[in-house]
Formats: sequence, C-alpha cells, structure tokens
Amino acid sequence: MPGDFDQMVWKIVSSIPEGAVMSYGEVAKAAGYPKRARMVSRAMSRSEKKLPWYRVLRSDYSIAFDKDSDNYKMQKSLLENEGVEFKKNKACSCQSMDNFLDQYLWGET
DNA sequence: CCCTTGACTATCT
DNA sequence: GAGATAGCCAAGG
Repeated sequence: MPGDFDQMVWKIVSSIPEGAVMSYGEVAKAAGYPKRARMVSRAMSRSEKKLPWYRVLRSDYSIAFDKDSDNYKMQKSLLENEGVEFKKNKACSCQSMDNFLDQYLWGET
C-alpha cells in the first residue's frame, strides 16, 4: 500500500517515549522496511504532523544535522531537556528500547 | 531514461 | 576516530 511506510514511521516515531531515542535504521526496520533509513528522514521532513522527530538519530546516535546548523542545536537541547546525556556529540539514551519495541510490535499483530 | 541528492548505514583503510 | 566506498531508495531535473 502506498503511504503505508510513512504511516508506520509516523506511528512509531510518535510512540518513542520521552528520554529515549531511536536511529533511522531502527525505525525503518520496525516499520517493516529494514533498508529504508533514508526514507524515514524523508517521511518526517515532509510531514506536517507534530512528531518528536528530534528523538531520531543516526545509527551511532549522533545528530544527523550539521553541527553548525540551528537544527543541530535545537535537537540537542530538546533531548537534553528530556534527560538524554551527550558524550562527544553522541546521545546516551540510558533508556532501553527493547521493552518499547516488544510492546509495540506485539501489541499490533 | 540517466543523473544527482539526501535528517542513512555497514565496512574497510 | 576520520575518510572513502559501496549499498540503499524515492524524488526531482
């Protein structure tokens, strides 16, 4: 179904709990399309919906925007507000997504 | 239809 | 850890 991927992305991203983070690849995988990390970013940027997009990082948990950009600074501060600690420009979520993913995936069927 | 771009990733130097 | 390389995939020229 067209739009299916986007739907899943929105749903998953909006379900990420406060203080936790996911990578584009993880979101894509959870949506059922492991090879579409790039599409996750596309889906979010063109989305008019209010998503906690800032909780989605690169696979190494670094921020995807350029370090000098305003987006970078905003994302970092938003995450820090939720208790996410940064070390060497990489986020340390300290929150296990295991439970979240299990709950999410099993809750649908 | 071919080529370029990108909020990506894994792998190798 | 920083660069280069090769996959990846949709959108736009």
